[in-house]
Amino acid sequence: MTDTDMNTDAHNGIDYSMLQSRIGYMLRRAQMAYFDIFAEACAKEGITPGLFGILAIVYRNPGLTQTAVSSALDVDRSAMVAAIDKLEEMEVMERRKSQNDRRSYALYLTDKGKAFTDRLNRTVIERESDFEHFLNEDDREWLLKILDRIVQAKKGN
Amino acid sequence: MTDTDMNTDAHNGIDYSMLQSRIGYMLRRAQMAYFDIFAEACAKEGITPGLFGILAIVYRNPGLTQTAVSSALDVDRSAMVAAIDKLEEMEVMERRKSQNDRRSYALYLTDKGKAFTDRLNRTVIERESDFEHFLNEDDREWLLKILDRIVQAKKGN
DNA sequence: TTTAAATTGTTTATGTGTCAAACAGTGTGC
DNA sequence: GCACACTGTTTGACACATAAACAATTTAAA
Repeated sequence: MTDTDMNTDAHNGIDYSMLQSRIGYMLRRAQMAYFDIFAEACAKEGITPGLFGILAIVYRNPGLTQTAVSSALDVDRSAMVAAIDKLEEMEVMERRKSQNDRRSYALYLTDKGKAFTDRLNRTVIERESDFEHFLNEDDREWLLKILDRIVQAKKGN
Repeated sequence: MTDTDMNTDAHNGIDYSMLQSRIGYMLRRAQMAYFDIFAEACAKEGITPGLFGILAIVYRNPGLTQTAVSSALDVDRSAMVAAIDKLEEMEVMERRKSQNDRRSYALYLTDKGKAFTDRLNRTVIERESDFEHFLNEDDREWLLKILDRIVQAKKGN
């Protein structure tokens, strides 16, 4: 990189230096980029990224309550209601009355839901993989580890 | 990491394996974590992350039009109107009539705005730095490079 | 030169998502 | 038994992204 184009975007000649060195900002931009292809893969299966998260958690952890899932995904539990309504409407998830606690529901995937989530997961992995030609396996693993460290660091304030 | 807690969050015992291996998802979570401290640093100076972005671009690229800034930050140009109204109200930025094109404005920081952005930038850097004790300088540089690669990769679809 | 098309800043409407508060029903602990 | 906490749920407020439309202005085509 030469002296003249340092800190300057090649395409539009704009100096991003004050933002490009902020991890917070670069995470946002990278997330926006990934979100597009993630959302596109989900849309292909008739679903949204938010619903994918719920399916992915319940797939691996059947029987969780709505609040437990909302907590796992770090979203408000009031947002679960409409989301799970929709998933039930699609007949991929079902609310079963909890045995020990009559306030809550236990969430399970239907057989259709398991197959659906499997296919969805493969689609997402495949679509991400197509996009990730600029990352080798080591890069990818390292990035995931660093990102996890960031997420964990936040929990302890 | 033992076999029993692999793919399982230590705190709540939930299996995140389907999400934890998705870069798109991890970027989202990491971005949420960073956004909190970024927004907090901005709030301390009476501003929002979005406005910080505009200040950072105009600081380094005085004279840009509103559309050019919106394009640089990848937001809709209609969102610029209220944002720059507020920055003018704070007397940190000003719209000057463009010489060659009477449709557009050229954006400049006031002296107050330059000092403000300097202080704001220091606050953000300092606050991020406090949070980044789990990253060494090599990690940080590497992460920024990877994130930039992701952002650039998206441009070429 | 005249005319059609594109661009600028702006407003408006619409959807979407987040957030806080409240509620009835139910569980827990003193 | 009683106060308190938790569940799913609804509601309203607020921000934010998206799209469409508009007048003024510039650019390109004929």
